[in-house]
Amino acid sequence: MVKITDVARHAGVSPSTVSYALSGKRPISEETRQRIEDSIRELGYRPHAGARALASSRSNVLALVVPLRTGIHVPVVMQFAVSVVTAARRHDHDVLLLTQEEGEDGLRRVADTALVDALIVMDIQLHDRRLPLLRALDRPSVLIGFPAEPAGLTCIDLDFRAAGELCVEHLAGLGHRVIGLVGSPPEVYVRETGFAQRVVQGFTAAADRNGIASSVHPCEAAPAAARRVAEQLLRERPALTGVVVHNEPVLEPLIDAFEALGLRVPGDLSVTAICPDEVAEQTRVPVTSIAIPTAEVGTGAVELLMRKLGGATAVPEATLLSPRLTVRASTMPRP
Amino acid sequence: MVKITDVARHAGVSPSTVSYALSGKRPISEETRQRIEDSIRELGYRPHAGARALASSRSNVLALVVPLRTGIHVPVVMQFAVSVVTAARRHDHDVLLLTQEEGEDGLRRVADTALVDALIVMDIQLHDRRLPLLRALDRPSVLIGFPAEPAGLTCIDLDFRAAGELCVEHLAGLGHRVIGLVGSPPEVYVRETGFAQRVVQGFTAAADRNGIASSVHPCEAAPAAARRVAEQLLRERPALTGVVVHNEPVLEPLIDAFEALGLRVPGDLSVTAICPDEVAEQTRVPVTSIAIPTAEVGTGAVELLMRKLGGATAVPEATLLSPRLTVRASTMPRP
DNA sequence: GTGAAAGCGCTAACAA
DNA sequence: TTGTTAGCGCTTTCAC
Repeated sequence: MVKITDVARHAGVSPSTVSYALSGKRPISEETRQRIEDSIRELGYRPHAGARALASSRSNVLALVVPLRTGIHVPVVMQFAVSVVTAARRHDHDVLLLTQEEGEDGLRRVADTALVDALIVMDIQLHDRRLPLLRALDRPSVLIGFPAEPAGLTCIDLDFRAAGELCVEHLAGLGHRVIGLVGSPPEVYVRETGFAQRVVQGFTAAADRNGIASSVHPCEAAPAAARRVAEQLLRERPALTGVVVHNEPVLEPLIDAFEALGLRVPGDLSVTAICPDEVAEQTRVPVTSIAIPTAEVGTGAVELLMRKLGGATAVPEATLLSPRLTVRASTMPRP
Repeated sequence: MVKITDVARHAGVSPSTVSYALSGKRPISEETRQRIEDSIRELGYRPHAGARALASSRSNVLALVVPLRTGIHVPVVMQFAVSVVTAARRHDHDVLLLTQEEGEDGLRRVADTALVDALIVMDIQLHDRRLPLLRALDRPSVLIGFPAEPAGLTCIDLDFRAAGELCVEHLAGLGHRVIGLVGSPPEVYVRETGFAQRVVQGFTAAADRNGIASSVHPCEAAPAAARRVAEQLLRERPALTGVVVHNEPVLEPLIDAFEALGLRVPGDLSVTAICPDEVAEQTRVPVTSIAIPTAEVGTGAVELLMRKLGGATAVPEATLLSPRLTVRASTMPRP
């Protein structure tokens, strides 16, 4: 194994000079820097990660905790993970993957053993059990999602409340007066997952504000459930002309169900969704939608973490990304 | 920070004794072991990962390279990742997440810096560019998937050839004489991804062996493509009574398309699939299917790696997991 | 069954 | 602008 002393000897400098040339933590003359770079290339030198971590007390590794539970759309989780890894690499960091299953012990373990410098935690519940630990840990963390009480934490997410509002405003602008929200599976609300509730709040508030009749319907992630919800909605609200869907797997089945019940989309019924663009684009009728900006959220989480690791003082506690609605074929003015 | 010398002092032993008590690499009297454990608990000691890695030249971290490309079913990737992490934890290892995008440099980097002890690489193509590197690396690796030339490598995967055969045998046993395979998107074959081709081989071989008329149809992962393929199949093979689907996102749209064309499933047309159980179970008509055993593959990959890290000599080069077909409502004897 | 001590390869004072 | 050197916290010989 080639080590830093080998490079130093080969380049005719001291090990510390090589180290500083690598880290840029002190000025090096152009000439020696060049010689060092040549030696590194020639010898194929790679600094030993463990030795580095030990000497600098920085592992350059971030932990990413991913959720596994039901009612969570897996591709979205994967998109977050990929954007976190990509962003971390731009800052010369790697990403250690932890499953939610490991729980608090896992967080404590990777933090206390100095395996990671910082943590990103996804799928935050309103009263998440891990919050006290994350506050107490000696390593910085960023939460993707918002708990009920975010004080003292750093959180980032799509502004789901604004997303719910924006969907309603869009339908209201088209003249719709009776609308429904088809939401996440019931267990997601029971767990008090923040984002699902916030969509409901925004949806209801905007509907009330606009004098629109509205109702909310949790829905299991199965076609049969979609059909039941569609039937129920039409039974309870015969004058329904607008629907907001916040439940990826059910979007297409729901449209199918409405059409099977004799409603054309968007002729009789306008549909908007909060879902990834790929889902909204690949339905029979492309759906007007608000995407979860996974790339921005993942990248943002890493940037926040880097600022905290850099000793930044003024890192915002809450970062809410504004929703952007993409109009597609599934919405039109009320008939 | 509590270190091993603190524990040693507190327990009245030497640091090496604490180390050996932790690793079990030499016998410790029951009495001192107890005292050491008590001290560890009392002081809240956690060994420093970097120091450990430096002294032992073992980081206890595995790299997992996940694919990002189109035509790959994301939830399956996530299942692999989770099962790898879970299995690794059982062996006291953690998992570093690498994206395919990092390519060969990424593999070299984590290996050469001793960040990881070993690697698991998913989505292996027949002529994968990374193979020479993986053979040359000084760290062991396991491939999930099979290249054209697996000699000198350790590979594990579902036996996709046998899976293709098993689907055909099932249909043949039900009396079907004209069948079609709806396969992965064309780019998957163009890339020469092994598993897709192997399904085709098994499908065709078994059909020929049974004197069954068969044809193969790649299909984009979109409902519109499913409709086109369904129409094409019926046009070319009016006597068609059996279909094998190897393309998760298209399964439900395909059944819809056949029914829209006047064929009842399974009354007029029997359908089998190679896909996750969740996909097969949640279609309108639950589909007879062969699941990709993600948990077994992920766990198996980790076990193989652990054996290699343990210096095992006789690790099999090829591990092919036998397919298991679950009969559901979508297949029945030929009308 | 246990201890002493020499590193593992790197970083970052401190010194020049 | 560069060099010297003392650790970082642990594992593992070697010795008893």
